[in-house]
Amino acid sequence: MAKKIIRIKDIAKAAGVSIGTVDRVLHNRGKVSEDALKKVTAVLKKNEYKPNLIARTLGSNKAYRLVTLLPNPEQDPYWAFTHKGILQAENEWSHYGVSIVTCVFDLQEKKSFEEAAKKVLKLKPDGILIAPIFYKEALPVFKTFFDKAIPYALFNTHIKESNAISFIGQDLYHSGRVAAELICIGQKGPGTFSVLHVDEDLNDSIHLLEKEKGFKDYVNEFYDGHSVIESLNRTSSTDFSFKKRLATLLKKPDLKGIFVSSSRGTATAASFLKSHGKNGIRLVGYDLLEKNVEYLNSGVIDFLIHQKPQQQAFEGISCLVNHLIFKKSPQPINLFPLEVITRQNMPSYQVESINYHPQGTSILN
Amino acid sequence: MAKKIIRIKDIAKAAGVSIGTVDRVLHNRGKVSEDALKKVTAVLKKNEYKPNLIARTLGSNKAYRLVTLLPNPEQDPYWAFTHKGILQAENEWSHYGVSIVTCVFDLQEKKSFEEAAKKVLKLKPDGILIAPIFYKEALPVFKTFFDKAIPYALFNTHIKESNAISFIGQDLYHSGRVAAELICIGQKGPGTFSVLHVDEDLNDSIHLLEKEKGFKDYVNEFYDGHSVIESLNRTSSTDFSFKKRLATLLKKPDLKGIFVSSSRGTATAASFLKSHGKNGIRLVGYDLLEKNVEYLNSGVIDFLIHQKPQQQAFEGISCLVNHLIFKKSPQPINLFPLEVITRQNMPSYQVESINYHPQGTSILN
DNA sequence: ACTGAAAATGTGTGCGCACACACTATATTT
DNA sequence: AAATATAGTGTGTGCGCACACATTTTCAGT
Repeated sequence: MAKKIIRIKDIAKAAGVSIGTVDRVLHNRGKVSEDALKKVTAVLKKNEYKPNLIARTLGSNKAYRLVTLLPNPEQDPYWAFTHKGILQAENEWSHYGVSIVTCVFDLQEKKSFEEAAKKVLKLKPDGILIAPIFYKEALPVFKTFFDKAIPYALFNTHIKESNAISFIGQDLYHSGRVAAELICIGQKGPGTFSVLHVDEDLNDSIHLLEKEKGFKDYVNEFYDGHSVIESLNRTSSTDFSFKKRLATLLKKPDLKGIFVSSSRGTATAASFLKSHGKNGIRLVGYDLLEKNVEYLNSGVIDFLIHQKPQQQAFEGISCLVNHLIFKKSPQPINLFPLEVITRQNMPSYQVESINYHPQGTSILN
Repeated sequence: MAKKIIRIKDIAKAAGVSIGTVDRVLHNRGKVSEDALKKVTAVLKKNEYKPNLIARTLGSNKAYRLVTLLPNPEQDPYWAFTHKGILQAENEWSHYGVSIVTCVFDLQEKKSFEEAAKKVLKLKPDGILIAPIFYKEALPVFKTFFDKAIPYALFNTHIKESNAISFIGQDLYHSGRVAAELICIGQKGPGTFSVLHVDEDLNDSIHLLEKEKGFKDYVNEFYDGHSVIESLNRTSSTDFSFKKRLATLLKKPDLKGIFVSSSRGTATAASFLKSHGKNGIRLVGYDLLEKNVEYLNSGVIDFLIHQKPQQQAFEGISCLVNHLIFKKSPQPINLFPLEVITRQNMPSYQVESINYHPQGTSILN
C-alpha cells in the first residue's frame, strides 16, 4: 500500500478550514486566528506534510539569475572543466527559470578579481557562486554580498568567516595526505620527497599550503625510513632559478617521489621528469586534464587525484538552486571524495565524464 | 537575455492549429491530416520544443509500481547497501507516484531465485530491477518479462542477451586489472599472486572469473619479474580444505599479494592474513563494509575497490523511472568508475555516503 | 443533394501550489 | 445607527501538460 501523499487540500479538510488558511499558516503570512492556527498546526504535525516541490515551481515562473565569479576558463584547463559543469547546471535547471551569467577573472591578477566582483554586483544576481582565490580581496566582496542579502556559495577555497551558505570542495589537508600515501606505497630506505608548486603565488594560495602540510605530515608519520621533504616553488613560467633547483633535486639518488600541488603544474612536472628519466621516481598530481592523462598512460605520472571540477561546479549551482527555489538549506560544507586515478581505472572515469549524471537530484524531499 | 521556453501553446499558435493537434503530433496518436502534420513538424523543427517534464508529471497522478529482484540484504552487507539505495530511490521518486516492492532471493539457492521471480510477476510491476546472479535460471525469467512487455534493468551482472533496457554495474575485467595494478605497485622480483574467491559457486559466477581474468592479464603484462598466479576457491564456510590450501599459500616466501574477488570474502581473507602475519603481503578487496574499513585502517587491507552498491541501486531505479515516467531512453550500459579506496582517502568517502546525493538528477535534460 | 459515419480538429478539465483578490464578521469611529 | 476599518477567511486563477470529450469537417454511399 503506497501511503498517500498529503496535500494542502487534505490538511485544510482535516483542520476544517480553507486552503487559503493553510497556505497562510505554512508560509506564516499572518492574518490567521489563534484558533485556526492551532487546528492547522495540529493536523500538520500529525501528517508530516511535504509540499510538492514540483507543483510549487510550476505557477511561479520567476526568473532566477545566478552569477559565477570564477577564474577564466580559457586560462586553465581545470577551470575549463568547472565552466563545463556550470553550463551543464544551467541546462539542467533552465526548466526552473534559472539562467547563469559567468563573470571571470585572471588567476594572476587580484585587480581583475575585484573588477569582476563589481560586475557581478551590477548584474543584481539572485545567487552567486564564487571561488575566493584571493583571500584578502575576497573579504570585502563577501561583505557587500552579505549586506545586499544575496546568497553565495563558496567554491574550491574555503573561507570560514565568509558567511557563505555552503562550501563545495575537497579536504585539502587530506588530499596532501593521500598524495603522500600513494608516493610511499612499497617504498623504503632513506628517501627524499618533494612538493612542487607551479605557477602559483604562494602568498595567496593557502589551499596549496594545506596540501603541502598534509603531505609532510603523512610522510613524517608513516614513511618507513629517514625522509627529507623539499618544497619547490615556480613563481612563473619565466622563473629560471626553478629549473636549476629542480635539476638539482632530480639528481638526488634517493628521490622517491614528487607531489605536484595543482592540476596545472602536473603536466609541467611530468615533462621535466620525462626528459630527466623517470628512474622509479613516483609522480602524483591532480585531475584528468588531457596532458595528464597522456602522461599517466605513458607511465610518467603514477597517480592523479581527481578533484572533479565539473561535478563540483554542478553541485555548486545546484546548491544555490536548492536554496533559492526549493528553500532547502544546503549542507554548510560539501566535501567531495578524494578519488585516486591510476592507469587502470582511468578509462572508467572517462566514460563517466561523458555520461555524466550530475549529482543533486535530491532536491526533492 | 534568457531565451524563452517554447510551450505546446506556442507551437500551436505558430503552426496555426490547436493545442490538441500539436499534442497528437507530439505523441503521434494519429488522427492528424497530412497538412496539419507538416505544419506542426515544421514549427517543431525550427523551435526545438522541449516538453516541460515537470508539468507533464503533474496531471497524470499515475501510480508506478517498481519491483526489485535482488539477493537478500540480510544475508550480505553488500546487498544491504544496495537495499539502502533502493529505499533512497523510493524516497526520491515517491513524488512521482513511484512505489517500490522488494523481492529477495537467497544467494545460494537457485530455486529461491525462481520463486522470487514468480512473485515479481504476480505483483504486475511496471518496471523491474533484477540482479541476474544465476545465468541459466535468469534467461527464462527475462523471456517472461519481455513477453509481458515489462521493462527491466540489469544490476550487477551483465547478460548481453537479456534484452534489458539498461545495465548498471562495473567493468569487471578492468576491476581485476585495477586490483592487480594496486598489488604490483612498487614490487619486483619473482612473485606469487593469488586470487581468492570466497563462498561463491564459481559455476554461476562468471562475473568473478571476469575479475580473475583481468587480474591475471595485468600481472602477466606488467609485473616486473617472474610471476605465478594461484586461484583459490572456498566453496562454503565449511570448506576445510580451503584453510589448508590457504595456509600453504601464505607460507610461500615470495607471496606478494592477494586479491579477493568479492566484498563478502574480503574481511575473511583479512582475518586469515592478520593471524598469519602480514609480512608485506598486499591485500586488495572490495567495498566499504564495516569490517573492511576496520582492516583497512589497521593496515591489514591495503586497498579496497569501491563498487558503490548504494549509488548503483539508486541509479538502477532512476533508470527505470526515466524510462517509464520521463520517456527518456536510458544508456544501455551504465558503468560506474572503479574507485580506489586507501586508508587516507577513505574518510572522504564515508562523509559522502552520509550526505549522499544520489546521481541522476539529469532526468531533466 | 442528403444522410451518417469517420476523420480531423478544438475545447475543457485537473494535477498541487502560490498568490491575488473577494468576501465575511467583528470592532471602531463618526 | 450608519459608515468604515480591520482581522480573519475563502475563492479563483494560472503554471504546462495529458487526456477525455465536444465539435467541426470531409467524404462515401445512397
